[in-house]
Amino acid sequence: MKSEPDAFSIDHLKKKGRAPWDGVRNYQARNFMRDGMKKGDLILFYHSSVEPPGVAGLARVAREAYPDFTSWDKKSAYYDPRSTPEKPLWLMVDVEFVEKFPRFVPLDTLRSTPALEKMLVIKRGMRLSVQPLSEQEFEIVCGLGQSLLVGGRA
DNA sequence: GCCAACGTTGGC
DNA sequence: GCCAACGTTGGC
Repeated sequence: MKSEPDAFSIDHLKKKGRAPWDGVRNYQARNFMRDGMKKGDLILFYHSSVEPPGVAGLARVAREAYPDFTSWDKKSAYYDPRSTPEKPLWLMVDVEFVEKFPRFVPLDTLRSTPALEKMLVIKRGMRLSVQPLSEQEFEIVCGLGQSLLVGGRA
């Protein structure tokens, strides 16, 4: 999952412990949250629009997809008049903090790692804020980040 | 249902 | 700040 750290970073999540992933306003990304994310699933937390962009750590699905209440909040930047509490258009999941990687994994590193050549995030023009990846890719990225979950260090 | 215009994303 | 890539909108 991608976030601009100015708005919401892995450190923000660490401080809060758990947070709703609100503001997703793209159908494909919404559908990935709805169909592809189960409680307990691990998530790569990606920092975008910063130098360097890359994977900052791990989160976990704490609550499966449910209506994004910011979509009918007129005061929200994410307000969408087509969405109502009765007929919600947009969804979100709750995520909880797992860890900040001991070593930040820059996009450049993802690109130069042969086993990650099929990973969506390195594809040209890939702007989806929620993307699926394989277990193998996930584990390789965790290794690069020196995740505490890898190699029995936890 | 097509597609041009427009808005947004996000790496650079 | 630029701009390529992509998604959405709306006229026809």
